Amino acid sequence: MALIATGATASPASSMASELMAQGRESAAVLEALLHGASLPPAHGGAHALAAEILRCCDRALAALRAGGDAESSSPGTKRSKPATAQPATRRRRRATASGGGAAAAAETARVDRARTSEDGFLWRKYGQKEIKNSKHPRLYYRCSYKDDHGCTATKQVQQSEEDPSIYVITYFGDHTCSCQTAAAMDDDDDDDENSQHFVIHFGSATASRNGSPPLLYDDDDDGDVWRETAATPPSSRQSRSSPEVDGEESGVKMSKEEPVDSCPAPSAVSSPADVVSCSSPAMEPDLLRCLNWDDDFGDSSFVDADEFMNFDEIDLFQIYS
DNA sequence: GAGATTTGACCCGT
DNA sequence: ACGGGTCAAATCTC
Repeated sequence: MALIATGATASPASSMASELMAQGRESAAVLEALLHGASLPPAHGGAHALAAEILRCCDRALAALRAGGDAESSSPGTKRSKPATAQPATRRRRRATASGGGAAAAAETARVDRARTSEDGFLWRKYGQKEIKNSKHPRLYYRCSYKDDHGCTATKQVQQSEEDPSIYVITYFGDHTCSCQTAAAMDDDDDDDENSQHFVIHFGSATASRNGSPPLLYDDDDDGDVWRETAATPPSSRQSRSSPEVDGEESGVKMSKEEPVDSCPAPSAVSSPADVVSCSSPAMEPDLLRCLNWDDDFGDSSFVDADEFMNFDEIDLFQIYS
């Protein structure tokens, strides 16, 4: 389907994606009926489940298309030319953990999130960036800022979505064994914990800013989406020294954006085993669509338009899957 | 000077 | 051989 313009046509992946999207559409139809049924309980239990299923289907479809995606393409980014002098032998030590306990090996426990921000309330330190073949955007590598202090093995990879650059595909590896969640995130948790107990990411009030911590509202973009407009500072001047990066090196810059906190709230907390992101405030709903960029992701799909495909107006559920 | 990011190099798996 | 993940020297900002 036209969901993703990757050029994958009639491949097994696209076939699978089609099936998934068909399934998702069925669920959406049920959901729509439910929403128009007037007597939806406040809890939206059924709607939540349906929406989650729809999102899951779509996400898997996306993943399938990506996995089987086109092989043509974009040239790898050009790198700095190799220095004339060879690096000393001391430079390298074996990548002992990379394959064994590292992100790659932990693939089966990876949790994938698609969001408009890579913010999650944890403290991350960027340790690498890599141009990925067939991908327009580099992949950013982060590990827990407390890796050294607490041996926390949590890592994450952030990459801009091909389909919608304003969406970030965030893959988490490992679990946080530290308590490095930011105070702001903690506050957010407290705010409506009752609404999101099992949620990985929860959109609470992103304005929480204790101890001078910036509000958790930024994205990880390197390529200039709307948030980047405020990035007046050079790349390296972004974060304050005393506080480790709050998820994403651009954070210190992005937060200056005047975007209303509620409009596209940042995920403020990520815990390990969950799959759903929730927005509890109905006022956020329209903006959730923007967060998801549903229109952008699926706007040119076979569905006439996003509204016809799915109406999220009454839904206060956001997405993510693992 | 400390601590963070940048980025080419290195290494491993396929 | 290639792609991707990580390392670590260089660099930057405060």
